[in-house]
Amino acid sequence: MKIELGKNISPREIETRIQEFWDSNDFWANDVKSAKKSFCMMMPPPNVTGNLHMGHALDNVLSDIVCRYKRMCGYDVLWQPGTDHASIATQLLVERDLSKRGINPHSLSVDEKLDIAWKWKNDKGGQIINQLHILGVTPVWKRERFTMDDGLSRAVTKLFVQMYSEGLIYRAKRMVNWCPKQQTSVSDLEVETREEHGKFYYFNYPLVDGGFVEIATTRPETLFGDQAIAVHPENEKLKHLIGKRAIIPLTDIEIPIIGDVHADPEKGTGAVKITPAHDFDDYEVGLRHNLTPVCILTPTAKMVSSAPVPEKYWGMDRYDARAAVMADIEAAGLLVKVEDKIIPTPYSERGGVVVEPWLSDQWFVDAEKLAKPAIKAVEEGKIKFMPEHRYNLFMAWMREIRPWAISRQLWWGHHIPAWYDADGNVYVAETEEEAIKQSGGKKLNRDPDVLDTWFSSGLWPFSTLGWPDVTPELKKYYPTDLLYTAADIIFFWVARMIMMGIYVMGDVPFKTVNFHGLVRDSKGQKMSKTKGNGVDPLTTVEKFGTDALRYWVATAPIGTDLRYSDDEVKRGSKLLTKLWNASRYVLMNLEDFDPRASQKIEIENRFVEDRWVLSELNKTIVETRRNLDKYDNYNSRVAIDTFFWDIFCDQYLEFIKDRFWSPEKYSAESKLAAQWTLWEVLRSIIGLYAPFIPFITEELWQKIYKDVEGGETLHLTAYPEVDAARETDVSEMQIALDILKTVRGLRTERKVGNGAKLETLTIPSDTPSVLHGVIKSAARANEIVLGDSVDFVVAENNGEK
RNA sequence: GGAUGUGUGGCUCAGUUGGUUAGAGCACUACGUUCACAUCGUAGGGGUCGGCGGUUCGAGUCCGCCCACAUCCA
Repeated sequence: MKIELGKNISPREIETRIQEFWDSNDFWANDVKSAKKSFCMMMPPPNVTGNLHMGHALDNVLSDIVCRYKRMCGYDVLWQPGTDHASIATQLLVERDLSKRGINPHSLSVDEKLDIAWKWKNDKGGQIINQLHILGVTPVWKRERFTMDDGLSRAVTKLFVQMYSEGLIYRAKRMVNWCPKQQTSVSDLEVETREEHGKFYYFNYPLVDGGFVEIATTRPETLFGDQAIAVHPENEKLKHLIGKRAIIPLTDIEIPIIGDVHADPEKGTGAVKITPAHDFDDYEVGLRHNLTPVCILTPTAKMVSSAPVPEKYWGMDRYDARAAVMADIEAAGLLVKVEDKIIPTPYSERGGVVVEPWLSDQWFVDAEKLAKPAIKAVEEGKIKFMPEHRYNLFMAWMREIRPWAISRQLWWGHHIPAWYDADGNVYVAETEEEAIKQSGGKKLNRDPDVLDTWFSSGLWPFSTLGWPDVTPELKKYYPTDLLYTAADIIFFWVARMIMMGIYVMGDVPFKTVNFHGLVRDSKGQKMSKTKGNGVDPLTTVEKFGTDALRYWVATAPIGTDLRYSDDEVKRGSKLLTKLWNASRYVLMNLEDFDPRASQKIEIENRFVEDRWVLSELNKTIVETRRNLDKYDNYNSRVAIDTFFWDIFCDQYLEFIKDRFWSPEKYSAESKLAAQWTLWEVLRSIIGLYAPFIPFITEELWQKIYKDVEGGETLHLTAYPEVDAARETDVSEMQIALDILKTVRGLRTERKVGNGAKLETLTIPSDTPSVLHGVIKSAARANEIVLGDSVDFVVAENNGEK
């Protein structure tokens, strides 16, 4: 066969061409009717507004390696793609965009804003999907879903109603975290506590009976909402005050002094002000003592313009009010001291401002009830965590799980299927008609809130497969087999999927979850927009090609962070070049070879070096498959590299050169034996590498093997398998390897270039004669002489053949 | 403060159930370019495997304590 490969490769030229070929065919489609064993993965749905980043590259390339491998192993693979509406994140972007264009988002109706957001989604939502294509990944694109499309929205509504009817969702007035910027509640997980330098204020509350009680607080501006002063009932110094009354400074409001264990005698003065509407702990104290929560802040965290706040402070921002109140307390002679203090301060992750504890009517999921069976399932080992230590993290959180606040005062998301009548009675139903029916025909208003975005993404593993309909897909592919995702969404998403999956489907959503690490910059810093040290995967692809990027991703050991640098990706480029050149060389040696016509040389009749490389290939296949089967991309890739580079290129190709350059010294079959071996081994190398560097391997396969094997794509051929015929006794090869190592050492010692021909090479006389050819070839010797030890004489006419 | 993880040559990391001279890539040194590949090849230097103690015939690997760093939760 005469096939010529160019001397240089242009990865992007190959990749774009191959990508078009793949895109115009339906190679990766699942077949629900197939009798093949199934393998299913869910793509973590990227946000519709986002751009591809290295985290996506990690999720998707790691997933793709497994999917391609499984497909080549004969599985019916379904990799389910799609995007997430990302409620608050998207709303923020849309509103910011409106503001930039000079439109005040608050001046628009909800419907107008929804129109704009849907348009935004349709424009930008496809962008990230297009970018994913560039990674050469193979989800079943035609099954792409969106968390707010009709089917998935129906799943959300149906499940909400079901959970409500079973008491797993309820509405209650509770303290929640309130983001004053977005004016919505956020869940505990969306709050990030930062340690900040702040002040601890000590000041006096006058007692009705005369005298003072000194308290300490970090939030003096909430004093107008105080309902009591608390001291510990066993506080020897202060317990005599219990039952007396104090006056809130700057007002004439009287409040009681109560005994409560919340007042730690060791902290501050031992006496604390109790403001049930503005502090989680105080709210609990208030419940114990029948105090009324009095809210003195507006939803935007300004002082309310009504009693009990004195008129002077009306409308002030919370921090301005703090300064004003403290100034006035000092003027009133009540200030004792101000200390510097490190204060853990809760920030809204999305809004970037300090959240307020906020008493409001919200919808909650009774997470504790959902967590119990989830904990049990995980304890029973129904889900394997990779790396294993994530199990502990998961369990610790699940065992202390708190109610999940799911309502958001936003407009972009799934609207809560609840309606209210004029008296405030609630009706939860899948449709308004149903709700009206429930109410007995009353006029109803819909709850304006939407659901936490994770509520819908928690259903992803079964809603995308058709739930609530009982589809063949759901039956065949659920539970899914594997999920690759980032560790930072273990609670947000992974835990919710597990709870929802078990509740809805009665089974775990995936059998294995593999948490990859973060991509860091070359110095080990987290990539972030604010630092500006992020690397755009598309830029890397432009520079080095997708295969090189993928090869780098496959260097990620399980669960550890991965540092990015161009130099690391260059390793991939080198591998591609090496693979290309090795293939080119093999083809040069196959010019007079035709696998369909040439005489077959059975393995037992081949040379020892042929049988040796085949036996090494077998070992490599075992090692590669063993590691891929446990989703260890790193070690499988290393196994292939070692075989390809160190054994095939560095040794085997040298071993057989003589058989091609000096055929007159060998039997007629010797060259043919080497050709068959080259033909078979190169094919295996291409196959082994296929899931990792799919483009170049496809290109090579199409050029070299397609016509002989038939079929359309390498990626639907069988993954290389161990062949028992390759297991022959090749133990004597070690002797040749040792002698050649000695020769190379002598070359260096005597400053003889390793390309220089040797006139004679002396080797130990007990060297098996079957090895003489290999040694002569790899050592580039003209003649072998038997002697006591290894020695050589350099050829005189070197360099002028 | 609690939990988890990490600490192996200059750098980034492998090292499966404890078992011979601890590996790889990058970087470095020397040599090498007429016969696949200089985005290369060959040879080489470089590590008391964070510290201390323990178990064992034998510890990078198991146990205890300590130190440093990271992440998560308070």
